[in-house]
Amino acid sequence: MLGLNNKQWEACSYTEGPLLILAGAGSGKTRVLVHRIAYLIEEKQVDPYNILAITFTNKAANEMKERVEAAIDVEPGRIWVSTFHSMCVKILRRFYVRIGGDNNFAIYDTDDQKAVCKEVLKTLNLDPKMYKEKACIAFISSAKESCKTPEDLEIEMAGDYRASQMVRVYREYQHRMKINNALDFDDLIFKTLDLFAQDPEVLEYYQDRFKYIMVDEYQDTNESQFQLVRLLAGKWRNLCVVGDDDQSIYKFRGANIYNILNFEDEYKDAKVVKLEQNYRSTETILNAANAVIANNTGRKQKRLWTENGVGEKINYQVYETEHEEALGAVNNIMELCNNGREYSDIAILYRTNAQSRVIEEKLVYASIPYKLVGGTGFYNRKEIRDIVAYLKLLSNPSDEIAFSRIINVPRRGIGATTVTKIRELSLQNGISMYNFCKDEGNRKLLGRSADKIGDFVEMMESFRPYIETGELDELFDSIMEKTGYEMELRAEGTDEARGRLENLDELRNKILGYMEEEEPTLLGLLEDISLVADTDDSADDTDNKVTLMTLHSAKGLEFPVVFMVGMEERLFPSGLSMDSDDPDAVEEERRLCYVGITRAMKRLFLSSCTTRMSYQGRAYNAESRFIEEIPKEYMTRTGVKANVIKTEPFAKKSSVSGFNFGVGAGVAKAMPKSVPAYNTGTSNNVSIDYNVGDRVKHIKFGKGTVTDMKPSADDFEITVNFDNVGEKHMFAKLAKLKKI
DNA sequence: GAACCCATCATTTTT
DNA sequence: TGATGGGTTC
Repeated sequence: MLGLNNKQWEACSYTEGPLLILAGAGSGKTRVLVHRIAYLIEEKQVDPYNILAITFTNKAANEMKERVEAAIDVEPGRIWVSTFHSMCVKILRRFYVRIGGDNNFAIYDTDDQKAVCKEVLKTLNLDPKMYKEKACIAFISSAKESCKTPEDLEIEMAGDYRASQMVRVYREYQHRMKINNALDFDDLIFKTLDLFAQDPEVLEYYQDRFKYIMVDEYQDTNESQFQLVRLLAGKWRNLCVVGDDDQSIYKFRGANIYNILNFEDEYKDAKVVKLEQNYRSTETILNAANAVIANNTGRKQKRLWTENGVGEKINYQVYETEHEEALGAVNNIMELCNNGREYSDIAILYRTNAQSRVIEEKLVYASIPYKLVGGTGFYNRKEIRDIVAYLKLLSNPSDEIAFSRIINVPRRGIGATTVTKIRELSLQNGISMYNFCKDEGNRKLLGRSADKIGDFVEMMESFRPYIETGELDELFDSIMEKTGYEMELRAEGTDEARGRLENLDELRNKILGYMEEEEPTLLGLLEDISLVADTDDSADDTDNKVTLMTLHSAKGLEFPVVFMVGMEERLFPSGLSMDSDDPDAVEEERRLCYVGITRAMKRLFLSSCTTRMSYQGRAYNAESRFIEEIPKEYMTRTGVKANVIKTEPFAKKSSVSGFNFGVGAGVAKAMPKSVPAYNTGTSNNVSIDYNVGDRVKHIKFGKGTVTDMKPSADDFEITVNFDNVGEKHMFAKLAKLKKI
């Protein structure tokens, strides 16, 4: 156990009873967890079988597994190190049947959920304009995260018409999921809770087993996960949770920061250990991060410190446009790399994915290699989803979503009419669509399509032998061939089709990778596909490339050099958070900023621009408040931020040509309600020192006389009669008129 | 069944 | 601005 500091050691060796480890950024949290497990096994003679470690990501789980196995001699797999979700899958695969479930359930991702919602909305005859799938999914998800059944909500939402409709959707959705024999991500947790509630024997079995439980990233747990942990630790109470309330950035996903803030209330005898020594960043970077996060209320007091030395100052630069900002970053990168930095040392972090485009553009132009983290995942591609749907249907004939997806892909002349007919008839008979089709007598009811359906069933059944033998690669090849999927893409011959074929080849590789496991099954493969989001782990760590990602994705990572771009109000913090009634919304953005800053080891570059193009139009945003919150002594600043805040909407195609400084309503809408109230301290508010009758000067129109001024929204609409160009109307904030 | 047009929509997303 | 999906048309 060498190389641990006092606090880390304390956290490792306090094994009995509840323990909260407040692990600041870069404080060696994983190291502590790994050592703790090793300590339990080697010093306390705990059977690895009695240890459970829960993480949020597969990446974290794998890393922990590897590091534990490297540290001590332990039978691989004897310790449960897994994500919440895969843990629940494991439990449900074994015991779901005890509460009337089918252990063979499929796991639905967001896209599948969407498809289910679509059908539900149709069934319930709800206006798709009023009820969007996305909103329904969000409603259902947040219900499950907070452990609410449709029945619970029915009472709660009784007075609210719209909410009641949503509850109907939720109920019907669950009904459909049951028919499809599918569980979504939230169900995995919720149904496990259900299982524990309904079958205390099963709960007791796991309670007995897990004498020592550790939960990583505890600040990200939601209500249902909290309950799950509470139940599992119910018997031995040797529960160690690790987290950092300052890095709680997933509220929108249901994470409840109070789980960590109130841990000591829930467990009165809890010991708290704070890890405040940071091994990652320079003192300058750390001080800046501390200063920013200090503006939040209701946090656990802690202050990170380091022995790493002062380091260089943070570089903050104001650019004119997002293009210049991207170019600026690229130039900085080139200079850094000319001076010995590797591309892979560098990350560019941004608030929204949309910001990546311009940066990519400039990187490409400068021939700087980069990798984009996030974005549309591998398993979201059409061709992958198609083939996976075949696999899913083979594994679970009840999966109507999979059935509907591939019944006519590639085209085999089975149209919408036939599918609808199958759906109706199967529903009447209370069997799944696929099983309905399997019966020759049933098929006769389908008229002309009967034979085609027959061929389809025959083909599907011909795949079965590969499943039984576990030859999943053969299964894949056979599907690609017999369905004609491969042929169709080859015949197409376009670049796009070639790309799709490459992706499918990649899928085949993933299948081969999965087959390395001791007992590969189709069910296991599908589990891997749905639970292990594509981490794009193919060849990255070794690649010498600049990393581009959102601030959210950056959590848990570190880079010698970090760029944080777009440090502007309404972008970061986001406009939505600024306009939110919830005062914590901006605090969450600040935590996100804290996360961003603390990713940097040696150098931190911040930047903003005076104006940037957004989907609303050209935005002129104030400098982010987070910049203000960094004490001047830690930062060098280049460039001056203009003192204008506004958004110019795109001109309407049909609008009359000529000048219009934003078309009334558009501007008013774009003018956030919070802007006037917000004070950056750098006088973003327009100062009007002229009045009707005064002579003023405009940067473009020259000199003129003010003829009218009337308040509008949070601004003034000024009418000026210019000497050269005549009368113009404009907004004071934009026009920047100077009294002469 | 495919090509095209228009309307619509637009933070963050570990599973 | 741009991607996406539904609806229309041939």
